[in-house]
Amino acid sequence: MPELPEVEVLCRHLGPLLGGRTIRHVEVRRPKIVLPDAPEEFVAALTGAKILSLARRAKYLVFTLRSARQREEFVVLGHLGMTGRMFIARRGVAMPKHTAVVLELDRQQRFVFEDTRVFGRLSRDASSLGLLGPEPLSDDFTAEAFGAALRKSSQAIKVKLLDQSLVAGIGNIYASESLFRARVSPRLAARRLKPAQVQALWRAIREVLAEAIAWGSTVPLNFADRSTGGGVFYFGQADGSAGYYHERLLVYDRAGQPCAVCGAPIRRTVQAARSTFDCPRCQGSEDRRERREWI
DNA sequence: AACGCCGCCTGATCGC
DNA sequence: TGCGATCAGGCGGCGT
Repeated sequence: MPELPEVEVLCRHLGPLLGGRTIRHVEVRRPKIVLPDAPEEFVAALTGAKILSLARRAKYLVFTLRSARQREEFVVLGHLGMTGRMFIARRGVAMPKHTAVVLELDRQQRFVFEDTRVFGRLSRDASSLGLLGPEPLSDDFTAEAFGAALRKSSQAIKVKLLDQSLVAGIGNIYASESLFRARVSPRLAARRLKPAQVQALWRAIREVLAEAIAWGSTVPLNFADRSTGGGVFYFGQADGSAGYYHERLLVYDRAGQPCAVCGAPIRRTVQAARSTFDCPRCQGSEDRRERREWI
């Protein structure tokens, strides 16, 4: 599941390859991906357009384009959803089964967006950006504002971290990882975090995300060629080779395995219909209510 | 207004 | 062996 770090790494890879390129031809194989545009509208808008730049906001990729005829700038928002992949491939190379959108470029290359579960988007509708909270790695994300927002919420902190209006870009994986690093129980009500816990969590979020980006930037891209069938480039979701990506996560998807800090078995619970992973010993002690249940 | 819950999707896995 | 049920989960939309 691509979250902020994976999208950031993807953006850094794709940006230099897409900047300045002209879109010669557009193929929409999955109309849902380009909603609310009808496929023909999307095709008409992008054909002949030049890609000016690529940026990331939260888990979104922001393509800034300049149209062929009107010479006006517009943006296309990309989201990988659960299973989306984006890469540059040579023309003639076989396309993945679930290819959703293809942008034919110059130099015999194409940009491919494939998405099995079709939760992703490549759309001219950029309204989603308006609802987003601060970028966690920017100066806009302050511990003070973070704490103030948490005090207003009775939701469990793990669930609250998934709220993109609080802080943008954290998904299910990094929510659990950040809470583990901060030694805060995922079930603690947001408003019950002590100031020291807010501070620890704020720091942990930034560290965990920054380290994931740094790590992702070092991943060799050679195995990408296999996943793109000999394509020129690889995308961002480093899940392609099993285990490779999961190795550095300390609690996510590690139910039953020993905690890296204390050795107690990591547990999996369900919050808001999503898996949560935590160490009952490292993260349980601050949650009085939970402790009482335990004893 | 904050919060809970559903629907969207398909492939992998599970139980019978 | 085969087949249906269940699970995974980001996010928009809707109801309370």
